[in-house]
Amino acid sequence: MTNSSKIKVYQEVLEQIRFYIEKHQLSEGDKLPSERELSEQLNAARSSVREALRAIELLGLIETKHGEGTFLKTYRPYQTVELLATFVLRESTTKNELLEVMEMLEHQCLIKVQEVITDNEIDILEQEILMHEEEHLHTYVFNYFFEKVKNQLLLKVWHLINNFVQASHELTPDQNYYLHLLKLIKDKNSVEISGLLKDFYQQNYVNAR
Amino acid sequence: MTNSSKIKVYQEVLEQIRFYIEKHQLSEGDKLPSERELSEQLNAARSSVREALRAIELLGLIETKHGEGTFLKTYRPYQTVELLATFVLRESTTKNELLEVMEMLEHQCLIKVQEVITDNEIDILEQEILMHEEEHLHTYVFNYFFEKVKNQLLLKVWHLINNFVQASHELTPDQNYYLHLLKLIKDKNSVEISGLLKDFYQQNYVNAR
DNA sequence: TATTTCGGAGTGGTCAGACCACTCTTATGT
DNA sequence: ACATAAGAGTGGTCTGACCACTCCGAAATA
Repeated sequence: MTNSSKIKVYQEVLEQIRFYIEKHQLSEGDKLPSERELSEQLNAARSSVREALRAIELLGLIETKHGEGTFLKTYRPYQTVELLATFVLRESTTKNELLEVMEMLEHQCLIKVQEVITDNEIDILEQEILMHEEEHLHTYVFNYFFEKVKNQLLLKVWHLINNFVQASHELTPDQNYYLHLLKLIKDKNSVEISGLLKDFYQQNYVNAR
Repeated sequence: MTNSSKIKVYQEVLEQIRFYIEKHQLSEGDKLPSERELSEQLNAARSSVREALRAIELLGLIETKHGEGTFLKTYRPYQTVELLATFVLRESTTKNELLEVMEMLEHQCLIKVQEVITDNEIDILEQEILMHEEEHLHTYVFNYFFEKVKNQLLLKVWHLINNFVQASHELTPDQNYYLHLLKLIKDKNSVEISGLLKDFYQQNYVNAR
């Protein structure tokens, strides 16, 4: 009855493409069927297939090569980010939700990373931080941490959220923050790590009402 | 010269739509020009305009009402997250990673929920659990918790992971586990909550190596 | 006069088919 | 053996058609 009950063809196509990828265990660089082939197999007009493909192309999930075909791509959100940034309005609740989840992910990451990271690695990272420009420092440091934790899924979820956060409102990075964090990790001081993180995020939450 | 130098029509349309929104200071709920109108004004085929619109619709930036028009929408990243996640998860899906992230999400959820849930609500939920069949109990209970926390994004992420977990290897539900959990929440005993959760997941992790 | 009904105008949803531009393979000719 | 040209396959774009839905106002009705 309601509008939500009707699924558009291009959405169905999207679903089927996902199915196809799953079924054939495709991964980065693999080729998808041609637009005409998909059109025929899914019993949809080519224009509908294209609507679906263009949509996930914009998301950065596939790559299209004129005269060759459509290929799966490693997810790189950069193209989306700029677009989103223009549209993303200062919705305080959304921002806070993003930050809240982000804080949570990073908190867990820090707790886990302190158990596996070596003093030597911390020293090296410290040097990197001092050399690095402030730009993208947050992404750089936590990317390192998340990789150390060796949970790809966790890393990817964080990447996803982080990109949205960076797009909507830059976290203010500060070398000292990360250096302080490193020291606490070295001391395996979980309690203060939690405190420091909490303080940092407290500054960034948007005060609603 | 390279492939990147060529901008597709639908991308140009996208740019122009952004322009239009900026120029006319549109915000949530405002109406965009019709597809035919855009097509004419931008000198592009309607199908190209549609490719652009479908793409940003998938991103969740606009909403389309059959017979009425296309409207700007408050941006909520959730729909994208779901789609992206399917593609992202394609690569890393070991059970333990899933469970680890799941445990983490639920842990944070429980910590937060104990601060906002009332004794009365706990009692009601307890009744529900006793009546409920064991099937889907896990999903039911935590869905309730996550909604109480009032973070839609968190809920969505958990839903996603949960679906994968349920699909790949059923968590063994046990009424007593949830009743125990409820008691600890009522007592606001964070430490034991963490312990209980940890024990529960410990049983489910697959022993590697 | 007040109310209901109906149909047209505008809009999104979908399709079919055409043609162009590009890439790669292969057959052809030197 | 090599260079070249032709063809097949693919994405990029356009045109035009028809359907389904929403809305609103004019006409028919009470």
